Amino acid sequence: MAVEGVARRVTRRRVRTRANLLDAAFAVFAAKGFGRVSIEEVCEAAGYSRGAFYSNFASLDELFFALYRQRADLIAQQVADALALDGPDLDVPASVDRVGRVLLLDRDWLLVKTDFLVHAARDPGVAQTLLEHRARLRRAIADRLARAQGHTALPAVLGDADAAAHAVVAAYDGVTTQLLLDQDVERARAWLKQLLTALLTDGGGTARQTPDESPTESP
Amino acid sequence: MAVEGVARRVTRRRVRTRANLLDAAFAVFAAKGFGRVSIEEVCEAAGYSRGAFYSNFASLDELFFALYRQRADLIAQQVADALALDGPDLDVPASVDRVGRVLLLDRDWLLVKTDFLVHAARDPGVAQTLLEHRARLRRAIADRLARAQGHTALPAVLGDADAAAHAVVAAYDGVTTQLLLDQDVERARAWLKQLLTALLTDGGGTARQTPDESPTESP
DNA sequence: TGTATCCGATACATCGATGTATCGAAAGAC
DNA sequence: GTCTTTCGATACATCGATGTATCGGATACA
Repeated sequence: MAVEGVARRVTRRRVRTRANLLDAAFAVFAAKGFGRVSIEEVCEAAGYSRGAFYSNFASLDELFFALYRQRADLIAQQVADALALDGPDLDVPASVDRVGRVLLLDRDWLLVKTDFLVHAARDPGVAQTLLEHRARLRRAIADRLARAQGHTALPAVLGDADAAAHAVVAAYDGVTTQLLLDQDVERARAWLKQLLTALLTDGGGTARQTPDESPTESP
Repeated sequence: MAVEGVARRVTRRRVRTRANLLDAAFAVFAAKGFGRVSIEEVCEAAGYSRGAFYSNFASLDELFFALYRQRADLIAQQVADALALDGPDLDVPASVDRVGRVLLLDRDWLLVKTDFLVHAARDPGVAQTLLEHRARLRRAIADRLARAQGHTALPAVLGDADAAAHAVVAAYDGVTTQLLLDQDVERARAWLKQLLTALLTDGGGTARQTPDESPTESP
């Protein structure tokens, strides 16, 4: 068992093993869903035996949690980077494009993330962690919006920058749901873009074109 | 095993048993999540033995699918009713209120629905079914919006009524995600209302007030 | 009410997953 | 290089879940 609170000299081998297990777990979770994965399967995918697993984690849940933190932090960083890219005055379409590219990059991540949501929805402690993550993301967005408040003409339809950030996240979540089902990343990006510009620009252009309607099923 | 394609005289007892199993399954799935539920648990909750289960379903998956159809149809009907309520000219705030009350009524349903989403995301066949359900819902909304197109001043920021319906569903999904985490139904309804009016009215009122920000955690 | 049919409880066989204890081998400290 | 510590493979014991086969009682129908 992975003993907590004991001073252990963390060897390189250990770090590597842990990382390998996490990577393998990501692939396996994405493919089959958390609920249908056994410890054994993760180990096999990583090329280890269960001994290695129990030496690094106490349970599948613990591994899942660690995996989520790792990847979520990564994404959060990428989003922050994408937002930091343009200058003090916000270029909405450009920012939306960049962020959209980061957030809707990898279907596997969306799958795992949704699994984790389902998990968190039934465990207040886990939910708390996820809520904090989301709050950080929202804050980054809100700050960005607020920073541009004076320069570029913006919201108005919603309340303040905070409310706008909420709306942005909601739009993202909504588009994610659809993407999980129809597998059409390009269309999802287009939708997200349209939604966000609709929300963030004050009735700007009128007849924006609609993304293709036909359900381009699972490539 | 539940034999397919064989003529069976469907007795009343059978119908009752099946219904009881479905109801119990709903409760158990909501409480623990599909991935963590065994056939035995469902039977126990329903007050039957596994014999009854296998006489009615071939697997947990099959039961889950049946359960989803049952409930989703129910909700879809309620939404249709809610939309049909006002006259030919659409009263956006009122409709939004009514629909919001139907859609964000029951946290348990949201939990099960999300479980099902996760399930569908990995099975093209199931995904198809879910996509059709969603398409029906969207069509009902789009029709409603189109029907009011002439009377009331409406969209413009998005494309046509179809695009608007897409946006409405996305908003719903987004709000659902947040609600799954913070458990605050009232706030979710307020958010949904704000998002929908922002999307459906053309820059109508400016300073709409923001729903309270403090995370009123799990009541 | 009699009887053929259906339903669901019980018992059983099996399988896969879990967690632990043990031990040889690899890695780090010196 | 040796020596100590840590890591991870293996073997084992156990448990819970699954699916099937069988049987007695309930139900429908005459």
